[in-house]
Amino acid sequence: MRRDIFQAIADPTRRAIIALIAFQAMTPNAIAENFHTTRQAISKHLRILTECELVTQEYQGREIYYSLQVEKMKEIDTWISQYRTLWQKRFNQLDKVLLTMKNQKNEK
Amino acid sequence: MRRDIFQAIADPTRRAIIALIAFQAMTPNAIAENFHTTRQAISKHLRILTECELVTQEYQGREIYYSLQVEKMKEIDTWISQYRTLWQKRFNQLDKVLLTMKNQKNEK
DNA sequence: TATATTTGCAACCGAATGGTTTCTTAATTA
DNA sequence: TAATTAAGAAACCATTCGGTTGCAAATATA
Repeated sequence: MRRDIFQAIADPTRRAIIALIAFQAMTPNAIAENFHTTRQAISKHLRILTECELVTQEYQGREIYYSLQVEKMKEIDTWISQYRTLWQKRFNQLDKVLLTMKNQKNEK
Repeated sequence: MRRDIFQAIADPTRRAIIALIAFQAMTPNAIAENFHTTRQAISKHLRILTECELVTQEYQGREIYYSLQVEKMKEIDTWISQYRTLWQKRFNQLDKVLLTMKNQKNEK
């Protein structure tokens, strides 16, 4: 069962979990309280997130605290950054067009 | 059939298609040549990408040129940027730790 | 006009997905 | 010690997914 980070963030519930534990570690029960699903379903999501190393576990007695591995999110950022230059370039081209139009106006 | 941009980029083949048409528009046939699947499979992927407005079609005779809608990619960038500040903050904290260690060393 | 090419669509198939219920294990707590 | 609580694992189920084959429509070409 290969886990991909892009597949992990594809599910809206998992993205919500990520947002939830981004600032403080939480137990599966505490996380599940925020959703209209069973704790077991959340547990499954957490397993997927753990498998692709997006979250880490910290055992504390019988409780397990899950926290976001922010560093792992960089992988998505790296991927999207390929295209960032593209839309910035497009923006610059638009900018140039506007500038040209402005100059043409001034020349009249 | 609701289409989500995060679900769209979850599939590796679709990410490859995105990379392929990022710089020049291409027809389904031309795109399919780069993969070990049938043209119909690629067509399905293109449909999904079109439905979530990640790609646009341009009809030219009987051919259809698909091109990436780079602007749409910003949505992912916006999402990831929430967490960018988090890992930058973490980096700064590490920076601070290193600085403190350096200072302690100097004080000895 | 007849044939070839490009494409999308529908039907089908096996595998994966997200969810549930039930059960077990381990740690608390009364 | 007995009961409770937190959590994961397994079995199951309906739905979706990614792929295939086969077909129809539209355009281009002989």
